[in-house]
Amino acid sequence: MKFIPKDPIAVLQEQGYRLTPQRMMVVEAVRDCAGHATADDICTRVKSKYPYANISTIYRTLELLNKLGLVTETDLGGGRLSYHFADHGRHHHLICQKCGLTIDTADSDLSPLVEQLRKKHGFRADLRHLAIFGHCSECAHQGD
Amino acid sequence: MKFIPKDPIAVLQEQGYRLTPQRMMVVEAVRDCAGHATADDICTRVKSKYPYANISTIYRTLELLNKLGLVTETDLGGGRLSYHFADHGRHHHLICQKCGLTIDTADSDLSPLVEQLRKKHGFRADLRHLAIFGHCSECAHQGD
DNA sequence: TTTGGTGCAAAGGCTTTGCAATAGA
DNA sequence: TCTATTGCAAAGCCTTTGCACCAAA
Repeated sequence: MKFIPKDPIAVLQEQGYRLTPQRMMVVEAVRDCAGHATADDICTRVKSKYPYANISTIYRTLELLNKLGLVTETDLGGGRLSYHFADHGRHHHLICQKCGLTIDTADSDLSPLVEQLRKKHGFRADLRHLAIFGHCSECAHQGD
Repeated sequence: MKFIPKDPIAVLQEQGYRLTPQRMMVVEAVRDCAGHATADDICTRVKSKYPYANISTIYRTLELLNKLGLVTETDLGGGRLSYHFADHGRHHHLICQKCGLTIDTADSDLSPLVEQLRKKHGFRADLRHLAIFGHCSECAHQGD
């Protein structure tokens, strides 16, 4: 299934939200951080262009983008949230606990599991953004 | 495979840690909170017996029990950690987001997934204690 | 007696909120 | 103009840390 990415700027406008420079810079920053970025990562990036940018505006914008389905908010653990564009379709993350590498894995990798849980327990798993911790092949070979 | 639970009290003593009333109360509280409990849940429970109990002692004790492998620390998201006894062997939790029901599922349910991730990405998933959110069969049938 | 443990208070890291000033539409 | 949005500062949560006092062994 092909996923047609929506243009965040257009969506904001359509929905009657104001197009402020801050919002556009946040959108751009999320786009530039190809993988996952924390609010702080994004703030740093925005600040490099506009030093007055404020972390609370970043949070408010990310919350809005998330609400509009333009950005995905993921809890990668460690007490911090991480954000990325919702234009890749559904996928999950393998996170290396040693080097921090994040690998995206297709939703389909998990469907057998979802199916199994449904059959066995009648449980409808909602795996919209799952983070799986472990070690990447690099780090796994280096021992601990 | 049968898992023989270790007695936390005995382990503490063997390893040369002091057996304080606080530690014993934390062990008991974790045991009483059959499922997952946050540090605060445990603190509340301990305080009902010993009002001077302090949250930092709870954290320090949980950290110790975790280090000794007696308790499992899980990041269930939402910026808080949750703890439970490590005496059930490896298993995972299916958590109903509607009614809160927690279903334990065997480790073996996940091994195909682990195998798949290793083959495809060379990633060694560490699923010591995974929490999967969704809806139980009851709630799934009641619509949203 | 001798450390390891505890309670308290304060700090830290991330996120949210209140509010007056600002700037899109 | 009018009100959504911003920046700032402060507060909120959860967790960790420093330190003097206390108590288990």
